[in-house]
Amino acid sequence: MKWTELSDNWCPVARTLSIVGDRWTLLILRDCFLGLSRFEQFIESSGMTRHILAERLKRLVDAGILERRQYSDGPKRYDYVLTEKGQELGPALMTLKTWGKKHMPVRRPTGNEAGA
Amino acid sequence: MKWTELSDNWCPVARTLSIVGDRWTLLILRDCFLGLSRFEQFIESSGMTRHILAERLKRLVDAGILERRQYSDGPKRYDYVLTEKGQELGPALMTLKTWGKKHMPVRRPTGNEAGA
DNA sequence: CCTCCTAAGTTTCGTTTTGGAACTATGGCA
DNA sequence: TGCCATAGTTCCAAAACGAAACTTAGGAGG
Repeated sequence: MKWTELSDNWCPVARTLSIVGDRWTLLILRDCFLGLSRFEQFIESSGMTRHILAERLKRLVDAGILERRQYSDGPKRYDYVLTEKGQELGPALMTLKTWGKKHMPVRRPTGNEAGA
Repeated sequence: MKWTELSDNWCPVARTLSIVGDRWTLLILRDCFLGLSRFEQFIESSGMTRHILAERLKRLVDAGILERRQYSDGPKRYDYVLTEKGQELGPALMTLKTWGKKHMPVRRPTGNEAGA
């Protein structure tokens, strides 16, 4: 069975994961909750490649989780902000954060403390 | 940056995702919370391939989230149960379920209602 | 005018992961 | 002696990923 077929699964967890359950999407959303909104910011903060970021952003916009917003009219530039629907994923990120703090101690720091 | 390097990220969300943030792992855990524990059960319930399931189970055991337990001594057979650490991912699954019920309606059923 | 700069992507190409299906191992049971 | 169940492993083609270069659209400075 292919991953994408999960979007119509009987289980709501599976349906949710069909959108946010890949390797980078939740990290983009974390960045949004930290106040980031621009392409280059996501790149720097998360460490993912432009290639993948572009594809994920498209998917999140299609899913109604992010909104693509023009923020400059000189050279047309766009950024991404959470919709209401996206905001409601906040609790999920909080549970992952709580679990991580308790069960995944840092072994060697990545020197990105100021990454937000 | 490679996915696996996230295990030492400064952000606890990223560290958590370095274990459970791939395409099938959280679905295995959902099944565990539903009471499933055997290889063939996971296969049937989730629809993933044996190949991937075997690899994910190994990773979850290494991470201390599942425990591999011998349940038969005739032909030696093993199943998998949540550890304390694994149990504590329950709240995360609940938030994903809640979000999915609200924001991801089923369009065409997969006929797996009895899957649990 | 010419060149360099920023910022959001897109393209290309080699590597890794995934999906599907067949195969293996171990012992029970008829 | 076959046949069955169950937990994996192996093989290979297809898809996704990662790194890095390239594109597009205007701004700023000389």
